[in-house]
Amino acid sequence: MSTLENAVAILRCFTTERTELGVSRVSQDLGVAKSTVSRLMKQMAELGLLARDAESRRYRAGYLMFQLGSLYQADLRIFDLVDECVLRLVAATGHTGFIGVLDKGDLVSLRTHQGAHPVRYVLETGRRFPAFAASLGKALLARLSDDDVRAFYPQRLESEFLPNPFTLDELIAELAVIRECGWADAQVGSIPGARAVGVAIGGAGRQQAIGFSLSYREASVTGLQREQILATILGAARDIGIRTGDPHWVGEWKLRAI
Amino acid sequence: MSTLENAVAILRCFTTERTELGVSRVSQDLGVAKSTVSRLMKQMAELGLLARDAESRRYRAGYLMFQLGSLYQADLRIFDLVDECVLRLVAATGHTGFIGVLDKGDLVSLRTHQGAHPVRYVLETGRRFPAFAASLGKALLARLSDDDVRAFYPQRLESEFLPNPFTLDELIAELAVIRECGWADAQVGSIPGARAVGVAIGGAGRQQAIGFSLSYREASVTGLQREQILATILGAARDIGIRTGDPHWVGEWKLRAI
DNA sequence: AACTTTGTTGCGTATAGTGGAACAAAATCG
DNA sequence: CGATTTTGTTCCACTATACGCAACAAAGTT
Repeated sequence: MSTLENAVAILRCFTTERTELGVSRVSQDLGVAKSTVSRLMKQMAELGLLARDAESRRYRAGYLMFQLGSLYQADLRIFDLVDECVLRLVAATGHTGFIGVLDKGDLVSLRTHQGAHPVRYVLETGRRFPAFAASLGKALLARLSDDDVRAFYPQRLESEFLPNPFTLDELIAELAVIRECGWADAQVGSIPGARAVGVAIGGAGRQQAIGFSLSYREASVTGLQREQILATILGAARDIGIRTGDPHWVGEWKLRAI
Repeated sequence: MSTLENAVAILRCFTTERTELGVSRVSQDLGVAKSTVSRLMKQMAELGLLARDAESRRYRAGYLMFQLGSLYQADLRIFDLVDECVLRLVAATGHTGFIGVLDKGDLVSLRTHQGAHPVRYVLETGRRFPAFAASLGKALLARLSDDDVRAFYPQRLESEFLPNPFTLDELIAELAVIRECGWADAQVGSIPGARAVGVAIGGAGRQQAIGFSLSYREASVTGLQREQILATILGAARDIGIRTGDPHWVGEWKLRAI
C-alpha cells in the first residue's frame, strides 16, 4: 500500500466523535505495523496535517486540515448556500437534513443537521454508502448520463441500507423520472416508516453537484405536510440553482404527485 | 522528497484565489518532474483529496478536504465561537478581523473577515509568517513558556513584515507584559499607521490556542474608540475563554493603557 | 515491583516513487 | 487547415523510501 493511501486512511480514522487518536489504536484499526503508523503520523504532524498533544502523545487534526476545508468551500461556493438553506429548513420543519456529494457510485455525507423530532437518523460525516440507496444519492445520480451510472454498478443492486434489492434497469428508469421532476425520494436506510426527499444542485460550469435531503417519519407527517416539505425543498433548491446558474433549475420542471 | 511531502506541497499550491490547477503548472511551481505530479495528482483524486474536471483536465479540491476541515472544527470547538465572535466584531466596528494559530514559531492565518473600511489589509488564508511580527502572533506566543519561545528564534528578530528589527530578549520582555494584560498590539505588516490588537484563547485541557485580532488605521480612530475596541475584544475573548474553560481568562487580568 | 499498554528506533528487504525521454492529445497560431 | 507550442500520460531503469519484524524504551496499571 502506498504512503499516501496510508496517510489518507489515517485521516479517515478520525471522526467528529473520535477526535483524538494514538498510534496503537490507529495501527490496529488499519492493520498496519505500529512502526509504520508511528513514523507516518509523526511526519504528518510535521507537515501540519496532524497536531500532537505533548502530554497524551496522541494526535488531533492539524491546522492544515482547516485550510484545506476552506479551500473546498472557496471552490464550491454552492456549499455555503446549501448549508445555510438546509439549516433554515431544519429549523422550520424540525426534520433532519443531510448534505452530500457523489464519489463515483458512492454517496459521501458532508454534513448533517439534526432536527428537533425525537426520532433521529444519525449519519456521521464522512460515512459513505451506495448512492442508489438514498434519495439525495439518486438525485445526484440523475444528473449523470445513464452510461456513467451503469459503469458504477452491477445489474443487481443490493445494500444493507436497502429493504429490498432492485435492478440497475429499474434504477435507470427511476432516474429518468427524477430528471423530469427534479427530486427523488427513498426510504431512509432500512428504517421502516422513515422516508426522505432529496434534490441535487450544480453550478454554472462543469462544477461538481451537491445534494441535500430532508428525512421525516411517515407516520408523523400528513399528506399535506409532505407536500409542503417537498414544495419548500424544491423552492429552496431552485433559489440556489438560479443563483449559481445551474441549468437544471433555471428552466421549468414538471410536477409529480407524492 | 517523500510522497507525502509532495502531496502536501501540491495541496498548498491551491489557494482561495487559484482554485483550479493543472499538472504542468503545479510541476513548475514545485520544481518536480511532470510525470511525478501527474501520477500523484491522479492518485490524490482517486483518494478524494482532489477532484478532476473532465473537460479542462484540471484539478480542484476534493470532498475529502471538506471532511478534514469539519474534523478540525469538531476538535477545536473554540473555532466556531471565535469565528462567530470576530464576525460580530467586524460588523460592529468595520475593522478587519484575523483568526490564526501557531505552528512552531510561525503564525498561520486561518481566516480573515474583511471590514467595511476603504483601506483593507488583505491576508490570504494559509499565509504564514513569523509570529513575533503580528499582534495575535505575540498573544499566542505569550501562552508558551519563555524557553519554548527561545527555541523558535535566533537572537535577532527580523522580518519583511517588521518595520525595525528587535531582539529576542525584548520579545520575551514584551510577552511577560502580554501575559499580564491579556492582549498584544503591533503594527500591521509594515504599513505605516496601521495597527492591530490581538488576543489568544485556549481551551480546558492542553488544547491548542487560537488567536484573533482586529486591525485599524491609527489615523481614523480616536483614542476613545481605540479603548472601546480593546474593551470589546477583551470582553469577547473573556466570554469565549470562560465558556471553553480557558484558565487564562477565568481569573482577573490587569488593565494596561493603550 | 511485576505487568500491561503504548510509542520509538534499527535493520534488511522489497516495493513504490522518482526523473528523463518518448509519446499522445489539445490548444494556439500563423 | 497544417504547423507549432503547450499540456498530460506512459514506459523504463535506478534509487530511495517506506515497509514489517523485533528489540527496546517509557508510561500507565494492578
